[in-house]
Amino acid sequence: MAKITPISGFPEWLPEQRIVEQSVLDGLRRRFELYGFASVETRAVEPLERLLAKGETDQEIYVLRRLHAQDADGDAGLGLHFDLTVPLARYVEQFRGQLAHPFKRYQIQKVWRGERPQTGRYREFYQADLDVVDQDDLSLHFDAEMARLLVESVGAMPVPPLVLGINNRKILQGVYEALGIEDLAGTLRIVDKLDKVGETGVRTMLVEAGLAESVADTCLALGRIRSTDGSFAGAVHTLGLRGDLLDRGLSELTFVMDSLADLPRGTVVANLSIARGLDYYTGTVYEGQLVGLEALGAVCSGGRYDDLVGGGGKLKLPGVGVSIGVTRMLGKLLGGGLLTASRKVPTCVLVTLPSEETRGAARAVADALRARGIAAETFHEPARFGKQIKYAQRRGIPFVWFPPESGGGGAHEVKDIRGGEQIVADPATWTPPTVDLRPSIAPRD
RNA sequence: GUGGGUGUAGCUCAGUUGGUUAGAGCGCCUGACUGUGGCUCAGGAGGCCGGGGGUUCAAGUCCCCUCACUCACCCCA
Repeated sequence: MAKITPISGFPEWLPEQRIVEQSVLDGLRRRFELYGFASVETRAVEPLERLLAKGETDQEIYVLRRLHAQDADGDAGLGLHFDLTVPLARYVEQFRGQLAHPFKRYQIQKVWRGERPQTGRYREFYQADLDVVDQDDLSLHFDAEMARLLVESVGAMPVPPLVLGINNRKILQGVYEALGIEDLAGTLRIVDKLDKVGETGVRTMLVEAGLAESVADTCLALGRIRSTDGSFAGAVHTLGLRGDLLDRGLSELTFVMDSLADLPRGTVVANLSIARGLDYYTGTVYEGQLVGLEALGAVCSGGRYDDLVGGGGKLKLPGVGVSIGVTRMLGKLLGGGLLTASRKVPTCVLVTLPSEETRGAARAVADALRARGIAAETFHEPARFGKQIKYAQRRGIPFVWFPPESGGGGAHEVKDIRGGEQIVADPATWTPPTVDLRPSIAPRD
């Protein structure tokens, strides 16, 4: 075997880090289900042609190949999915007759992208997706509910506060059309870089792309607009532009912002600079960042797509969805040791093994605890208590249980090894404090 | 794919103008300590110095190539 090295972009965590990740994934799952979303898992692969159909993703797709494949031409052409939206589109079409609409599903799975990794960007990572798909028309209420769920879900995670920016593609397209811009996608792409290259940079790029300076300035003025309520609409009107598409976009975004007015002020902001690169979005778009971790980029995003599913035919299956970049959010915090679990194992109680003769009694204690949902393990060999306590201490196990002296009729005792307090206890009734039942997650220090 | 940086123990790093058998701290394992851990002390395991080639009496050290990791661009969670 060659020397073992990590593979860039394929993160692996230690048990205590995995505990954090798992608790976050569990938390998301719980919250999604509280809102009535059903779970779906799709296969890891999709036909290449389907993966290539939307967006300009090309070399970022990992292709599946058999080691001894003889006929390169005749193979199925499968690739690993790079997001969960494309698989969803396929899934909804495939099982259309068996799904009840509007179809609300969540999906927490790994996805793969073949691009060069760097901080916050991985080649294998978790996405937690939330989508609603309906037939013919999809209520705008869902656009607001998505944002609400995003804010609540991320808010419940052990990460810095989320600021969710919301925009509407129709506003951008409406303005661009009114300005006579022809290359909508190209312009969106440039404007999307506002955060990165700044206003002067974007202005230069727009002019280089063939826009008149006054037009570029208007695009910038539009991108500068943001508000924590519905007042953005007035600001757009001062640009002096009109159009059906623009009006529809403004009323949609106004509706969404009004629906979210009860959320803490500042968590949701209408931000007209948000464009989103993916070209299948047709209305609301979302993009969330963590306060203090803006350099990571978007940690959650999404939007409405009216034509992604069922494209081409008469069937219309509009959807709106968001995706939470779990690995991106956690990666920095876990890697930097900023987020840790209170212990490295699930065990709450270590039952000591004083001698070989007491093994049965020790196991009975552990069984009694497990029967009541308390994670317990017995030490594997008779050893002096110092060694057994050390075993627990190394792993962060909070309690050590001492069965009665072998042969004697003594009492059971349990010790909290953090404080050293030791009390007489009954295996059938003793219960740890709720906080100690499972590992807890906390920012360090 | 394009450009920069870095490669020595599990981790963080020393290692002189090239010069014997490559070190430290932390971590890990064992013992002192056969019914009570954290402290202390003693000991142990763990390295083809990323890989290959070259210069030299002599390379961890200098040169070339390569690979990996990493940062930025592109793109995105």
